[in-house]
Amino acid sequence: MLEGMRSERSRRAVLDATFEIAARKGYTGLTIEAVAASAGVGKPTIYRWWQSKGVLALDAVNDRMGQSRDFPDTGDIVADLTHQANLVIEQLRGDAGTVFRGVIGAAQSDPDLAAAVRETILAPRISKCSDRLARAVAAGELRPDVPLYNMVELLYAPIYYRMLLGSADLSPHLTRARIEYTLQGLRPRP
Amino acid sequence: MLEGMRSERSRRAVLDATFEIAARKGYTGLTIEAVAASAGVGKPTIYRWWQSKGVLALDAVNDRMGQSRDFPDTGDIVADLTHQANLVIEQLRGDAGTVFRGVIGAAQSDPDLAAAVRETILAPRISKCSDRLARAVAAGELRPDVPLYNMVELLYAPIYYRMLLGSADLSPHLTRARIEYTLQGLRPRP
Amino acid sequence: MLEGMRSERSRRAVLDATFEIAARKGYTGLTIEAVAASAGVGKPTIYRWWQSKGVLALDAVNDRMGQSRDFPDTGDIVADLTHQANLVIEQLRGDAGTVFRGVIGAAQSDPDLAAAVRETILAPRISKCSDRLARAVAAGELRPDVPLYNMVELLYAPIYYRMLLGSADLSPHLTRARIEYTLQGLRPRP
Amino acid sequence: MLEGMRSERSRRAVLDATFEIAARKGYTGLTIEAVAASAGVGKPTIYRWWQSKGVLALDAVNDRMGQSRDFPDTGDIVADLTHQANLVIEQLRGDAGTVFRGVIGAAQSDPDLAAAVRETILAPRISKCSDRLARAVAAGELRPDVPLYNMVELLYAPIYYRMLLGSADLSPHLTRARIEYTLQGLRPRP
DNA sequence: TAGTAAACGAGACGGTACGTCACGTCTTACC
DNA sequence: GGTAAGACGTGACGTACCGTCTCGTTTACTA
Repeated sequence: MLEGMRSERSRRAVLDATFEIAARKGYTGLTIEAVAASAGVGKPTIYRWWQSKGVLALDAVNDRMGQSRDFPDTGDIVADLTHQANLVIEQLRGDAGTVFRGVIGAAQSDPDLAAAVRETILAPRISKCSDRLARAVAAGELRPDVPLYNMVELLYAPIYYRMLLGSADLSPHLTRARIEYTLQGLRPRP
Repeated sequence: MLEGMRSERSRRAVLDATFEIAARKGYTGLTIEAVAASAGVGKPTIYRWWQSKGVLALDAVNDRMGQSRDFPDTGDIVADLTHQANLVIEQLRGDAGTVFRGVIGAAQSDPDLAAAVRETILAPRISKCSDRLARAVAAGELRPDVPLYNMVELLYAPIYYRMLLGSADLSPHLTRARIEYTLQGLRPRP
Repeated sequence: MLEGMRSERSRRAVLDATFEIAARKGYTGLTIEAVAASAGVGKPTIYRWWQSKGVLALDAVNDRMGQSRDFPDTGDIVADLTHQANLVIEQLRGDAGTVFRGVIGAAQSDPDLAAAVRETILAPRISKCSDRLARAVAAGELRPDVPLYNMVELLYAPIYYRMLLGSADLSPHLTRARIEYTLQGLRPRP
Repeated sequence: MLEGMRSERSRRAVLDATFEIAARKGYTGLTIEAVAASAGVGKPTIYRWWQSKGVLALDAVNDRMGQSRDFPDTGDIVADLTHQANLVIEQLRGDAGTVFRGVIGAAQSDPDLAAAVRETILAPRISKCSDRLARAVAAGELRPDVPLYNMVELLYAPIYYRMLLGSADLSPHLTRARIEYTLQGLRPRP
């Protein structure tokens, strides 16, 4: 997407319209036609740059959520993970989370979209988290025999479970306790 | 409303056709029209009994997955949970899991369907698991101060995370180790 | 339709409901389902006694319009025809005319219905008119060499033309003049 | 709205398919779906350009019947009217007449369609006929005190009556005699 | 007077067509 | 030369009625 000014203007309008419609009417109410109309853009222009409604919405989500941030490293692994987890929860509770849920939903029957979700959203964040956990392992705070990826999963899976299948809203309320339980199981054997 | 013989015949044909089409062509390829045609049933008959494609597919999934089973209780909580988790994983790897994934996907932008998923699929299974964990708490094997529902989440969230967001296929491979880590954090303080 | 009280009660309710619905919502808005619901009668009961929506509506029209009346014979053929024509026009301008128009419309692509219309509505009236014209012929007021049926047509066709194809409402306004012109052409050659 | 090449191709295919289906299966057997399928056109394309089945069929009729023709003027008013009436009868006896009957039938419960029938079919023909009659009045062949529109009605109403309500087929057999009777009543008083 | 067969109300059923929506492609006109 | 605009063929949507088919339930006649 290296095109000239015209293209860039369209790109912005399309992403903004996509996000706004998806947030307001839900992923189901998001249609290419509505985006085109709302963005003042022709449908073929959208199809030229985005393969499907799913990747379009994913692009809009990424556009809003921004890059994944580096983990803090205060030396306190529980505090650092809790802090970061709460940031994620906060983000998922907003409009971006709503749209993201829709994208994940669509990805359940669209492998290409699922791969794109993993690559553009999950992978960078998993990577950042792994880095921090690696330092904790090096510091002797966590067992060295559990693959980092599995640790990340244990920590984040409950958040996604709540978002995708939970009856109650996501809440940062018990994050710290949960992370403590989880890390308890990942500490080196005494 | 009495469901006479014809109704029951139709119901069976519709659920079977739904499951078969959803498994073969994916949730996206599942259409009411195709179900009606394949089941030899009129579309209005489907709409009469099922509110949406989502609840129809959910019904078909429930029809195939059957009732949730009681947990075994061998006295070994790790073994019992591992056994049951592997049964769940096995089920989710089959056609029922494929269709179920599609239903969960659709539920991301359909609150009614989400509620139905929780009520008909998750709640009974959570309840059975909670019962087993309660006995473990009573036996002093697990901390009494963590709500049972949270324990269940910690145990099952990674499975659903893998199914819905994971890059690799679900596999029962490391289930036991994972459950050991998790329970480690839930044991009573020494 | 020789059945007992039950049948007769249903017959009345069905004919009344049919007429009322057809008058209020137009022939297009008349459905067997609505008639059944409004008459408090099962659909099969209607299908048992009436072959189609068309003959049902025709029955309702006949029920309301009543039998054709004998022509007056004052000795003044112009006055008698004018009087009778105005009665017909009056009837066609009311609800019965509205429903009748719908029936005639349906009869355009339903030969059975067309035949029924001719037999139950037109034929008796044509017959009565022919009788009066026959007396006028016998009295030397009209040419004997024009078939009576053709005379009737010349007299009544303009009324039906107005009803079925006219832009203005039917009106008795110029009936007398029109009949005078018409009869002028049917008088014996001087 | 510009009708480009594709539009025109579709328009032709739709009108042809409409006429052909209506002629073969009757107005009742004419469905938008069948037209779309037979014309190789999408249903929305038909709904985009035609408001209803009725106006579509009317368009098809007009397409086949062509423009109304000017009346001949041989100086013999009876001959001219007879000639033209026979042309009309001939046209109404063909497929166009069959379809036209269906349209008129539908117009009985569709005021918009009725108006369209009058405007596109009847009005131009009435106008042409009126012109010829006006010349006959000017030539002293017909009474000047009868509105031309009423004269036209007297002349054509029997044809439409036969088509819409008659038991026998339309036939040009007695046209001349009928017109002579009718004009007899419209001649100037001696 | 009780028993029974019909006709009944109700309404689900397999269908057909409806008119609409959004899809993704393609063409035209403009800038 | 790329773009907005939007018509196109396609196909599924969810709805309205169709005419048929059980269902019990009256109800009026028969025994």
